[in-house]
Amino acid sequence: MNIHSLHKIRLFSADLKRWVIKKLSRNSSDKYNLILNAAIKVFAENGFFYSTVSQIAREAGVADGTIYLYFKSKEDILLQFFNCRTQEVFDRFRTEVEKAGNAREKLVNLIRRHLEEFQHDRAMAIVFQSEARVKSRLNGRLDKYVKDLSKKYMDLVGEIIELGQAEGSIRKDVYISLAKRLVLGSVDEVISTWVNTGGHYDMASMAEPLVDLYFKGIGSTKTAAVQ
Amino acid sequence: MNIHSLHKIRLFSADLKRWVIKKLSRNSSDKYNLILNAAIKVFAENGFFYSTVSQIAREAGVADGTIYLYFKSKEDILLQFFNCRTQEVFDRFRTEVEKAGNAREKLVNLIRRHLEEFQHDRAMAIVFQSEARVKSRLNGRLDKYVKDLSKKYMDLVGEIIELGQAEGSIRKDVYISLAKRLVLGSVDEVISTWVNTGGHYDMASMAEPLVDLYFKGIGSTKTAAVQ
Amino acid sequence: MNIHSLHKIRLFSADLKRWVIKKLSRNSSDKYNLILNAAIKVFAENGFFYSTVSQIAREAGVADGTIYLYFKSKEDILLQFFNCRTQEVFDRFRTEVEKAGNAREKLVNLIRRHLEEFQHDRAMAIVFQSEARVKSRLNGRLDKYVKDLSKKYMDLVGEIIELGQAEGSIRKDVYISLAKRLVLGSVDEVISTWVNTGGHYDMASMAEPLVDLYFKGIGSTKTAAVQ
Amino acid sequence: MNIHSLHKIRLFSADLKRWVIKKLSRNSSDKYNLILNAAIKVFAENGFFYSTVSQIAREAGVADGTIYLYFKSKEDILLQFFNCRTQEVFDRFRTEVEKAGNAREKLVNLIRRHLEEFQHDRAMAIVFQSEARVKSRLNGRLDKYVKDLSKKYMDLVGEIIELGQAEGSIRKDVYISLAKRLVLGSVDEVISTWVNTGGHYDMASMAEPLVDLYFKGIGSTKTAAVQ
DNA sequence: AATGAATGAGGTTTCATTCAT
DNA sequence: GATGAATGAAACCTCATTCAT
Repeated sequence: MNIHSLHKIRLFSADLKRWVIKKLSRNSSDKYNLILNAAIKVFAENGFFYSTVSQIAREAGVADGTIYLYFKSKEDILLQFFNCRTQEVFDRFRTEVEKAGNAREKLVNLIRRHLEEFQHDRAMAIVFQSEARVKSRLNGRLDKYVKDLSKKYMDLVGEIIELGQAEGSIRKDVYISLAKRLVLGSVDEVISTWVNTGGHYDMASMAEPLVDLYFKGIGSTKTAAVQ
Repeated sequence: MNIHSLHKIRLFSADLKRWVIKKLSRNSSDKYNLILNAAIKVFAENGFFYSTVSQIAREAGVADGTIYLYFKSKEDILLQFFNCRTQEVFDRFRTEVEKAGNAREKLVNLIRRHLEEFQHDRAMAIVFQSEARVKSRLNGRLDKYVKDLSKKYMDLVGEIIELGQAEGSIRKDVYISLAKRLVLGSVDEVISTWVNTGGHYDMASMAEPLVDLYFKGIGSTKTAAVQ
Repeated sequence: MNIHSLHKIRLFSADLKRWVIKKLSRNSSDKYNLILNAAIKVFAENGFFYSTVSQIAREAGVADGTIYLYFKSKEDILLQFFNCRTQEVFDRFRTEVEKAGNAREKLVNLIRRHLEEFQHDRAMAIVFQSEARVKSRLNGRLDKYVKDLSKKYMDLVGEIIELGQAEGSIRKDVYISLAKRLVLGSVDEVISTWVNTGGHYDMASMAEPLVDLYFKGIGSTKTAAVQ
Repeated sequence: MNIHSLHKIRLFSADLKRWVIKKLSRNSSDKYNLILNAAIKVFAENGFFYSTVSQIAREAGVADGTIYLYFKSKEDILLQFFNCRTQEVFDRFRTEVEKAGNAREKLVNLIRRHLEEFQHDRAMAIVFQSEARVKSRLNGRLDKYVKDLSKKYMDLVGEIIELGQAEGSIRKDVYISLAKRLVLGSVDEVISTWVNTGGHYDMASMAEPLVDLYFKGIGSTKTAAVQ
C-alpha cells in the first residue's frame, strides 16, 4: 500500500457519493444543459483559460470524454454559451420592451430586465462580463455572437430612442449612436461593479434611477435651460 | 599611514567612483521598455493567453531567456503593464483635470485626454479593454492594479461632480455613485466600440458631445421640466 | 412503492455493484510499477539528475504524460522508490532476523539477506547507494525516508547487539552506537564496491566472513588477550 | 520608477558593500582557490545539481564569467575539488601514518587524521560524502579521482594490515580485502552520521575506540577464544 | 451513449556558457 | 584579466482530445 493507493481510496468515496447522487437525480437526457451549466460555473470561478475540461466534467458529474459527445471542444462550450444562452436572455428583453407603452417605460423595462437576468444568474453575469471582450483566437467565432448580440441590443435601444423622439419625450438633436453607447456602457458598468463587489445588493432597482439620469442628465435645470 | 597607503586609497576612490557611475548609468530601462512594448503589441494581437513568450521575444528582437532578466514571468509582463503604464497615463489625466476652471470643463478635459491617450496607443487600448476584466489567477495581483485605477478614476469623477454641485452646475439630487458609473461606463463603451471597429476614426472629438449628453440628458426640455 | 419503483431499485443496486467492482479491480498497480521499474533502471544508468522524464517514458513504453497520471513529478518517482520499495525490502530483513535463535545468527541472517536483496536487483542497489546521500532540495522529503530507514536498520542491529550482550556472546563494554556504525558502514561499503566493480560476483556469501570479523576482530588472539 | 527599478536600487547597496569588501580584502591572485572554496560552500548547502554558477560567483564575490577563466565548466569545479583538494588531504594521511611505529598506531593515526580533516572543514565533508557516489555523466572523470583516492586509501589500510600480520598484532587468517572495507566503511559511516546530525560533536576522539573495535571485535573473549 | 486512461504537442522557464566591452 | 547581459537549448509538466472498452 503506497501513497498512490491511499490517494485513490480517498477519491473512491467521493466518487461513490457523486455516482449515487447522479444516478438518483438525473433523467439522463439533459446532458447538454447539465454540462453547459457546469461549465459556466467553472468558468465563472476560474476564468475560461484557467478552467480545465476535467473540472467541468467533475462539476457536471460526467466523464471527461462525455463532454465531447455534446461539444466539439472546450472553446465550443463558451461559444454555445454566447450563442444560445444569451440569445434566450435577449429574447426576453424584447418581450419586456414590447410590454411598455412609451419610450421611457420601454427603456426602464429593458434595463430592469437586463439587470434582473444577470442578477438572477451571477455565474452567467461573470462569464459574460469577463470573457466577452477577451481578445483571443476564439475571436473569429466568438465575436460573431458577441457583436451580434451587442448590435441587437444597440438596435433595440436605438429604436426606443427614435420612438422617444417621435413621441417628443427625447430631444431630436441627440446624437443617437452616442446615446446608445451611453446606455449600454452604463448598464455594463453597473453590472461589472455588482459582480466585482460580490453581487450582494439589488441591482434591478437601479433601472429607474438610471433612466432618470439618462433623461434629465446631471446638469441643473437652470444650466440645462440656459444652454 | 605611508605614501604607499595613500596611493592605494586614491586608486580605491577612483575605482569606487567609476563603479557607481557605471551602475547608475546603465539604462536597463531601454530593454525593459523594448520588451514591454513588444509584449503589449503581441497581447493586443493574440490576447494574453494565446501569446507565447517566444512570440514576444521575436517581436522584441531578443532571445527568449532575455525576457526573464527583466520580468519574473509572462504574467509579470502584464502586471507591469497595468502597474506602470496605466499609472503614467492616469497621472496625465489628473494634470488635465487641474487645468480646467469649472466642473464641466474638467469633465471634458478628463474624457478628451482619456480618449486621446487610448487613441494614441491602440495596442495599449486593446490590451486594457480586453485583459483588465479577465477572471484569472492573475486576478489576485492584477485586480490590485485594475481596481485601484478604476477607483482613482471614479474618485476623480466624483470630485468633479461634487464641485459641479457646489458651483450649481450639477443637480444636488444626483445619485453620485450612479453618475460616476454613467461616465466611466460610457467612456469605456466608446473606447471598446472604437477598438472593435478598427480604430480608424477620431475618438477624442467625442468628449464634448458626451459631456453635453451627461449634462443635458436625452430628455426633451419639456419632458425634463414636467418631471 | 410500486413494481416500477422496485424494478428501478433492483437495477440501481446491480449498477452499484458493477461500479464498485470495476473501481476496485482496476489494477492500476501494473502501470505504476511498470513506470517505477523503468525509472529505477534509467536512474541507475544516468543518475537521477541526468535522467529525463522522456527517457523514463521511453523505457516504460508509455507517453511522457502518462507518467504524471501515476506520479506527481519526477522527484516523486524517486520518493516513491525510497518510500515503498525499500520499505518492502526492510520488512523482509526483519523476518529473516526473527528466524534466527542467537545474536550471531541473527546478524548473519540480516546481512546475508541485505546483500542478497541488493544483489538480486542491481538497479535498485545502484540507485539506493547513489541517490540516498545526495544533498538536494529533495532532501526535505527524501531524508524522511532515508533517515527513517537508516534508523530502523540501526535499531535492528542495536537490538541484536544487546541480545548478544545478554546472551554473553558479545562484550558488555562495547560502545553500541559505534558497533552499529561499524556494521552498517561495512555492509554499505561491501555493496558499494560490488556495484562499482560491475556486480559480477556473489556478495551474499560474504555475510558469514563479515560477521566473523565483527566478532573476532582483526587482532591476533594473543594481542587481544594482552590488551 | 517601476518595481523593476526599485529592485535594482535595493540590489545596488548590497552590491556596493560586496564590492568594497572585495576590493579591500583581496590580493587578487588566489582567485582559483577563492572560487573553489565558494563552490564547496555552495555545493555543501544545496548539492551540486541545485547549485548554480551564479550562486558560486556571488559567494566568491566575482562575476559569473570570471569563473570560466579558472574552470572549464561547473562540473570541472567539482572535478578539481576531488582532484586537488582531496589529494592534499590524502597526502597528509600518509605523513601521519609514517609517524607511527606499529600497525595499530598507524591505523589510529590514519583514522584520527581522517576524522580531524573532515571535522575541520565541514563543507568539504558534506560535498565529499554527498557527491562522491553520485551516478552521473561526471562519472567518467569523477570516478577516476574518487576511485583512485579510494584505492589509495584501501592500499594504505592494506599495507598497515600486512604490517600488523608481520608484527604479529593482526591475525594471519584475516580476509584482507574484507578488513579494508570494514575500516573504510565504518569511518565513512562515522563521518556521514556526524554530517547528518549537524557536526557538533568531536569526531576525532572516536579514532581510538574504533580501532579498538577493529582489533578486539565485538565478541566476548570467551566466545572469541572458543571459536 | 458513456467512460476515463492514455496520448503527445507545445508552453514556460532555467541556467550553463559566451563574448563584446 | 574581469565583467555580466545575453543567449538558446533543453527540461518538466499540463491538459485538450481521442478511442478502446
